[in-house]
Amino acid sequence: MAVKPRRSQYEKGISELRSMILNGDFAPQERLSETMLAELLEISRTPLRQAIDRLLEEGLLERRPSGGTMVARITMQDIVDAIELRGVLEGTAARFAAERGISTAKIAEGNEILGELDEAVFSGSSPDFSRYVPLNLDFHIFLSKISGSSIMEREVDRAYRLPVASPTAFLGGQELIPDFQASLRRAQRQHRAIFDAIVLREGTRAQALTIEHARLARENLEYITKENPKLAEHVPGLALIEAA
Amino acid sequence: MAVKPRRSQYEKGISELRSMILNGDFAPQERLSETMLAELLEISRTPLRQAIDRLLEEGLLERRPSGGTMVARITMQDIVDAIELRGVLEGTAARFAAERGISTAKIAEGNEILGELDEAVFSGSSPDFSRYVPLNLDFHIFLSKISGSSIMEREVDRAYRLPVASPTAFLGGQELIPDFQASLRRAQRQHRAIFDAIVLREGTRAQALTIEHARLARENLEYITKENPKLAEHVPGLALIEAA
DNA sequence: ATCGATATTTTTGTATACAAATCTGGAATG
DNA sequence: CATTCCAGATTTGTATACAAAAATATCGAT
Repeated sequence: MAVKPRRSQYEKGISELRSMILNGDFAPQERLSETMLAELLEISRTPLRQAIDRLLEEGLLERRPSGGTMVARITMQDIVDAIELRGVLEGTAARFAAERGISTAKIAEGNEILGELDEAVFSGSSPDFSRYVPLNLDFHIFLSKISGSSIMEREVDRAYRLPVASPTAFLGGQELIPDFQASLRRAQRQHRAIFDAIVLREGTRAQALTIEHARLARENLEYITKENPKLAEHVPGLALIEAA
Repeated sequence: MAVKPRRSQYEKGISELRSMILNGDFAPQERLSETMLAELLEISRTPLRQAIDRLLEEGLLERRPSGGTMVARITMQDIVDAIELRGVLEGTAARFAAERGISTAKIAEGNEILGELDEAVFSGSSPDFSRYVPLNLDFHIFLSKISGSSIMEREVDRAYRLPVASPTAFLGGQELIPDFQASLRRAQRQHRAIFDAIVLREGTRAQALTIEHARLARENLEYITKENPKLAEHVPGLALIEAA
């Protein structure tokens, strides 16, 4: 914590404020004054305000009707919608990739990632989480990159930053692992099916599979809330949803 | 222009800078220094920087590799993609509305808008553009509102701000009118079909129709570039696309 | 003349001061 | 007792000053 920060005050503001919000450090309707936050984060108001603007964009903060900001009220429905939106955007990227076709080099690159994912998931007696998580993210980013559209690439990236919508949102704490092993195997089979559809230029199938793939996250969300609520604390941001 | 501005310097910065960019006031690779822009817009650097951040988000500005910003390089493909993205997002909103169902009050509201649109398009010997344009926007905003998802509402709204992706992008100058009369009639029939599908809870149909509806904008884009390039100056932002 | 190193200028990032807007508490009034 | 209005205190929006970083120009050596 006391490490000399190389990064800018603005970046520091974003990441620290974001994690404080996700951590539940602020009361639900609490008005967050700039002076208070600036003092708390030990930065001046100028970069702090930039950070606030950014987190407003991400949907983690909300403007209060009276002026000022507060932590956004996020409902369970919002999270479900954000996951679906992520799926729709990734699905569109996959469809674009299929319709427009991808180079043999990209096909090789995809197979490379999928091969490593196979090893992480299927080679041992149980999946190797520490290998899986970054590779999974690689695959998802790869999907947006092969869409051939810089617009889609940007928007998919944006969707990942919506609360609890990132592909890795439910893969955080080691404590989640045992419950999600089966889910991981299904996910990897879906990865292969998606890529297969893209290579075969089957756009609609690629899109549908990708949307369905995102719904695994929704299943995980429902499992946590209904079967094992105490896991919620290991999913950043899940703690601050409002009671429906 | 010399009207006493009630709005904030920040908003002034955004709208003036945006229109200057769309107007082509800056050379393609030109480095835009903050001091220069601040002087030009007669605001201080603080709100100017906010405006720059915002336009970076919108994709109208780009960070230069060496630091500083410049007008974004937008290709024809980017515009096509932005239109398609807008369609996908609106389509998802329409699907949500259909799947989740809408209230009878909302059905009445939708029929109200559609009725007025009918009058604007079909009642006279030729469509009444000045009535059509705001009503058309009303209908599109209405679509995102009945999705029942605040996330979708926000993201659709965002997509409208992408360069040349707004539903009114090609309805600007009166000069465009004669060429687009037929297109307007098709558009209005599509509006009815979309709403019909939503009321009947036919999600997939509503989505497909809405995506197809957005492609009218793409047809208009192609018509302008291929058949009548001098109309391009009446579509804000179209002038700054790069030669492919 | 070309290259490289250094000095100078510009530009951006951050802090802070100030003004305008907004909120809060309480006194005066119905 | 509730309500309105005002003074004081926050709070936000904007300008500006300053420092760090980057870009550009200058100059000397080869």
